[in-house]
Amino acid sequence: MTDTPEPPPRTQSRETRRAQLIEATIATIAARGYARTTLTEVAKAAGLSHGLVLFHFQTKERLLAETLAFMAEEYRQHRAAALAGAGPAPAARLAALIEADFQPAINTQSRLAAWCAFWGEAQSRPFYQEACGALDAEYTAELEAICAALVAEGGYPIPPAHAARILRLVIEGTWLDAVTLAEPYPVAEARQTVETTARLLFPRHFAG
Amino acid sequence: MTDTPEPPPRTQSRETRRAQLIEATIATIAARGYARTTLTEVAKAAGLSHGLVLFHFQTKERLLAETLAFMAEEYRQHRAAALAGAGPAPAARLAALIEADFQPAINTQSRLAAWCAFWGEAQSRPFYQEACGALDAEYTAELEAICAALVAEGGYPIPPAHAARILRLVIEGTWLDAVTLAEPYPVAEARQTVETTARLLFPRHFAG
DNA sequence: AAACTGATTGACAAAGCAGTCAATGGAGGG
DNA sequence: CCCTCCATTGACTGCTTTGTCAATCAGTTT
Repeated sequence: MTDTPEPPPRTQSRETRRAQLIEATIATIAARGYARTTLTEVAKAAGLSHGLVLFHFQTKERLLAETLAFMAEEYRQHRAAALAGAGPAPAARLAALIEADFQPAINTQSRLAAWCAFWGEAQSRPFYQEACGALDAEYTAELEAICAALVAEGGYPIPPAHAARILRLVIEGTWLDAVTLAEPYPVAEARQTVETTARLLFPRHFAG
Repeated sequence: MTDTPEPPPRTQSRETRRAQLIEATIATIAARGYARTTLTEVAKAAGLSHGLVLFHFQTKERLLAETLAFMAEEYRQHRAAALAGAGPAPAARLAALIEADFQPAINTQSRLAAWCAFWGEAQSRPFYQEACGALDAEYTAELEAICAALVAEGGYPIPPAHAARILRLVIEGTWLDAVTLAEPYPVAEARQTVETTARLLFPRHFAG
């Protein structure tokens, strides 16, 4: 009884293929960089023809825009799920948000590399703002609200907006480090760095 | 006496032209992004022919590598000058290092955009490490040494390496913000954010 | 002024790219 | 069993890009 897992059907539904091609795009950007990402390379990564990529996405630009929008939405849902299970206490909410940033579903080498590649192209192309400017703003607002609650509870002498920005920059920075550093440090250490930052900002909530 | 400033000579020395072309490359990367930077575009930005770019740099890859190496070395010298005028006290040295990061010679829109573009391509091409991996490591070491001295002086309960990393990430992060944010905040606020971070890390040295 | 050296140009070749399209093939419905 | 629909392919086009090179031009030396 050779129960070879039967190969996937040759033709797939629209949504399945689009998802597959978006994953292939993320992998290609991570492996070759944004500048050398070509339709042929994406198609090869997915084991499909390059004509099919354009059949599903019309232009290369749209493929990249939809890839970015997918990652932004994925990140948003990941955060939302983490917050939903965290209860109302602001300290617990911040801890959940931090933990979410280092879970393997989000914190993959490919995904981090793709994020950094998109950041690198952000200034020169409006499509970064179109795809996830609103979601970035939503994230910042969430974080500021939590920080404002913590500052109010703990009487900390720091503007909540500054605290939120520092946290966000340290989180994003560890992502960038994971991609650019010659000798990157492990995820656990990145997480510790962010937790240390939280402890500095809100010492009475995050005791050592 | 029409003293029109005479136009620059049609032919220039090797070093002058190379410097001019590197500046044009930075401007082009900032304006169009890494992926859409072409030799023709760089040449147009410098008012020269694209053949000349290859005459001076042989290949496009070498042009980009030398541009990155130039920026890394420029940054290193800028830091060194700031430290040289700061005296031996670690708090003064850290303050000088932070101030240096926000001076107009370094903190230009073009240069920040070019840095971010190179970071975005860093993971997929070894030339980022070749061009400035060593200088990045040197910077980290400098910062850690200063943080270690401050921790020793102030008895702060934080690993110096963590403190240095947090500072570096916040600095780099404000650079990234200046490039990627839809509504960027002014340089002065970026600087305040970093100073707030220093105050959190070393409260007895950087009083509010 | 004539010759020389090295910077500069622009025409050119070769390769790779995005995007088009007619032909193919497989799955499901009648 | 045929027909229809739509996913899929691969050949093809036109354009852009990098890199080559012979000719030219501007300073400098003799």
